Amino acid sequence: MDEQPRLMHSHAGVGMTGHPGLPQHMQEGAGGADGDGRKQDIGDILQQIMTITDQSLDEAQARKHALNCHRMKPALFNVLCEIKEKTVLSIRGAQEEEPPDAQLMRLDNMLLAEGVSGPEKGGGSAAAAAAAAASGGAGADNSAEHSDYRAKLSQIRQIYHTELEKYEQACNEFTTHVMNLLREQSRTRPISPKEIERMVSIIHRKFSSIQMQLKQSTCEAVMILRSRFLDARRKRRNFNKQATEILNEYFYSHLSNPYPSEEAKEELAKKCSITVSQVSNWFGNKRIRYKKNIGKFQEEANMYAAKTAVNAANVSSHGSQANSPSTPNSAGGYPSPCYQPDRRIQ
DNA sequence: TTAAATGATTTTCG
DNA sequence: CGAAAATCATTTAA
Repeated sequence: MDEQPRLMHSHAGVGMTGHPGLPQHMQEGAGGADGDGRKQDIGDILQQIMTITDQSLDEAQARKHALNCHRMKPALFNVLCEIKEKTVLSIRGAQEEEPPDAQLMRLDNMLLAEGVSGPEKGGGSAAAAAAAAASGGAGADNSAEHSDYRAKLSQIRQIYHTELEKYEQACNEFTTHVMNLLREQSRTRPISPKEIERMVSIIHRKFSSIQMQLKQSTCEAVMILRSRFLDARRKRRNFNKQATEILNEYFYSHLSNPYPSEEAKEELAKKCSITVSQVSNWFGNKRIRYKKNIGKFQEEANMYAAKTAVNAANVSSHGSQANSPSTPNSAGGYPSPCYQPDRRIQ
């Protein structure tokens, strides 16, 4: 047991001054005391240890092999393994449990919803689909923005995927490397498969925490993109003249009950090249604003009433009677269908 | 530059 | 949930 300090010493000596210093050291330390033979032994052993560093890898390998072939090896190794098994079992309890990690799930869900991690291309997010629908007919105006948005999004997606793949690959490489190493070592060192498994899971955890950072920053990027582009919905554009005409026509011709059914909304949306929810918005705004100041809308009401009347006349009589339809607009003295302000809108 | 108009969003209510 | 009401943010007309 008393070799220990000397071993340390010699190691330190080796580290600093190299082999040449060793013999003197030995002699000095083992100077003038009891069993000379024993000291000699120790000296030999140390000598051997020191020379190992000079040996080639082949020699080391051979030595290892020799060790492996030692007749006591299997028995000792089994004992070691047994002991190890017992101690490892006691350690085991603390670890293991793997929480699904709410944060990671949140990030995953968001990436999926944003169409970053989901299936390639296709419709992308629901928002994008809705936007596409909105700009489907006459949407040359905002489709530029959307293509820009989508380009940026796919850029993010591409970066995300390549990075993810890189991580995946690195993780696999590292894992196999470690596993090979452990397997190799398990011949000279008791390593249970469970231990390897644990090591692998540790590695995976590490890598997935790195992946989480990637996901986090991707989410942030998408959020920024959203706030810059999608939130520009708020940067609205007025509906075109034709669309407002159609909407107003419907509104004033159903003034007693200006609540278009779902089907009616869909039809209006199609006619106006806007979405159903935009139709709903429009009617919501119109109803409240009409109710709030009926006087202000009187003229408009008259105008549209006249218009629909004329249209009806046109359709029914097929233009055979009078040629007046060409002047519907001034709307001054047309038989205004006296709007009872408080019909249905409370 | 300002006020009105207007589409969208948020909050409240049945 | 859908509509009313309040509010926001932008566009347009003055």
